[in-house]
Amino acid sequence: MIVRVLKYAILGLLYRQEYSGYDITSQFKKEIGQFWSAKHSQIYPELRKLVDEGLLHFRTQIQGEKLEKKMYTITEAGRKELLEWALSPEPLPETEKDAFMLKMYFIHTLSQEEARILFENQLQQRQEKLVHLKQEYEQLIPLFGEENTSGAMHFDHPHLGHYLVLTKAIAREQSYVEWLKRHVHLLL
Amino acid sequence: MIVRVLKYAILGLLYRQEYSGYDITSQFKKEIGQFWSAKHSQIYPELRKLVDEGLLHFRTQIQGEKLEKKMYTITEAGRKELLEWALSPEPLPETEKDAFMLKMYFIHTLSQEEARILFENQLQQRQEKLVHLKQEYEQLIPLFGEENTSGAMHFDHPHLGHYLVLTKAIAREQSYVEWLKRHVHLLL
DNA sequence: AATAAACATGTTGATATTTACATGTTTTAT
DNA sequence: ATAAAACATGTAAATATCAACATGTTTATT
Repeated sequence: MIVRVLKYAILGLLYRQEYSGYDITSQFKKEIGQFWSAKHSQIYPELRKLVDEGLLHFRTQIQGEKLEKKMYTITEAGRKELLEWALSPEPLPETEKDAFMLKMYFIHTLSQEEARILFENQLQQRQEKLVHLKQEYEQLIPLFGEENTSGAMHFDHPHLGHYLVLTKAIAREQSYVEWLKRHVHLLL
Repeated sequence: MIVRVLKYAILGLLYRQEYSGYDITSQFKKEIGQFWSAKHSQIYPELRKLVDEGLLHFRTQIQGEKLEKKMYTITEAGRKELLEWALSPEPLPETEKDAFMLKMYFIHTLSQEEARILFENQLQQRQEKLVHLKQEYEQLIPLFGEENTSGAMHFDHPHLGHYLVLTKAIAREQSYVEWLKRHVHLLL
């Protein structure tokens, strides 16, 4: 059950529009970067591989005077493989790596004060991230459509994917913050 | 900021007791496996490396008639490096990879029914996992000490690390299940 | 006009991780 | 007694990922 996820991440991004390698790199710095990302040094070789496999093709476009950029498009074969992957039930990962929780497992190596400082630092970082995510959400409400109006979120909404990853990222950080707050008393 | 997390995971496991490579592999299949793990093919070379670096040493023990196993112990240098890592504030990862959420970002590639099936499958798997984690927790209450008794959880409790990772794993799955339940109506 | 930031595409080397290959012993259940 | 499961340790090959190297263009700011 070997799954080249980056392959499908790229195919998925190209499902609706043409992108350059640079554009794909940029996309991974936006909302989907909460759940998948890759550096450009991994993306460019993968794009070449996908072209070789007949899942993508590209046209070279001139930006300005002479800057050549390659605009990639998904092929029919690419759409077919993307759909096959998207449809397949996603098994739960056995491990969701989290180095902070690894430190918590080894909390007995620290003094109570050292542990408290580490813990409160994580709480602050997670709270700040949560604030940013909520601000992003607030800014996107006009795009998503407010509740109880004709613009409310629904299956065919063009930004459903965006809405789902943003609400999920908020839920993840909210849960993290609540867990941290519920257990900080153990270190006081 | 290169951090060999497996190195510290192994040092941390050996902080309180001697383990063989096989034992370490087994530990990663238990509670800490929710947040960090590695295969034996990665562990054995890492153990050799840590011995070479003077952070571990081992003695060969005979199991039964002739089965040789290597029991590893952390050295003073190992403890020093472990503590240094454990103390250092843990930055948030930019990306917490989740292939299911990547599929959700590309939900527009599926029909509503296909999306619903995928979504409900994930909900079921997450619910089952949550039940298992809660059962584990219930079984461990005697070990943790029930609330409002002299055995309640506190900083010096010998199983605080275990308690923290288990409650965190439960919080993570609970949050996942709640998010799934809150959004399944979009696919009905 | 100069400069910084953003745009744009690659490669190389080092690590990290997984799957498969490879072998043998000990314990438990039938 | 036998077979299966668990114990035990390694290596090899492939893939995934990241940091650093390498180069050049275009756009926005000052």
